[in-house]
Amino acid sequence: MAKTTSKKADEAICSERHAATAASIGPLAVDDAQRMGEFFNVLADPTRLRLISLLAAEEFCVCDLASSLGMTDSAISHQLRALRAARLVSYRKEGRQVFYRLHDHHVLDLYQTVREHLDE
Amino acid sequence: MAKTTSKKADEAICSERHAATAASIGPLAVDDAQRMGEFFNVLADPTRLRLISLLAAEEFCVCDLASSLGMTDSAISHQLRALRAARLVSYRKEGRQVFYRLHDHHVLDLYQTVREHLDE
DNA sequence: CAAATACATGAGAGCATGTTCATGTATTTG
DNA sequence: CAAATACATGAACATGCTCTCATGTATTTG
Repeated sequence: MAKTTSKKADEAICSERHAATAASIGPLAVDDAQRMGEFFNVLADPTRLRLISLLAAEEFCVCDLASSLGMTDSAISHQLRALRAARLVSYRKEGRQVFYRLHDHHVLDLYQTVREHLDE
Repeated sequence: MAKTTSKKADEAICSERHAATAASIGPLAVDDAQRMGEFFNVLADPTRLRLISLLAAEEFCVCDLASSLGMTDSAISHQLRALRAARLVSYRKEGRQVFYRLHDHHVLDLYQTVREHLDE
């Protein structure tokens, strides 16, 4: 470990010029980073991404989403809860079914950008 | 639990029409979903997002990144490893320092799209 | 009204992840 | 060459997450 001058965080010696610049611009605030991280985390799960890929085409009820993915209603319902909390999906009740759909275009934008990156 | 006709995954009864449609289009393959999920997961951490926010402006060495975020060299180095593995950053060696920079424009595209979403 | 259906949710098991600590490698300096 | 610097990495602990299981609620049906 770089046991240098300080305890708190290996205070830099290498190039304080850059450190100063960084300090003046400042990194993303911890709170904002936390919030943004939580959002990306919702997209960091295979099941939720597969749900999004289905909902990209049309709306579906929980039951069909579950059978399409070969998973239990319960597991899907839990994941839809996360997608709802992140405002990535909306829903509509019809009788005893609940139909889910993508909330806006942002999701697909992200989806597309990442596909590009992974296909390089 | 919805103990219905099947064991494997609560096979749908509600609307097999939709289920059939979903099956024909088909969700994102599990492998692809896994890979995409792993990528999003790299962006799901506050520290890595703060690193990206710093590198958005200019390149920095590990030491300065660490002191800017008030964290140890070690922690930052571990996180840079994850960013490297996801091909989100590139690096350049100069003497005993290693300068990191963003690899391409995709990262900032994602960053921007998510900010829009969170600011609504 | 009772049974069945469609979905939601709390608790817990099993697994993954970020940080710290200790150590290792490469480069520079005295 | 020896010491110091800048960074990388393995192990381990603490934390968080996804799924299963059990149960609860709302709506429809017989």
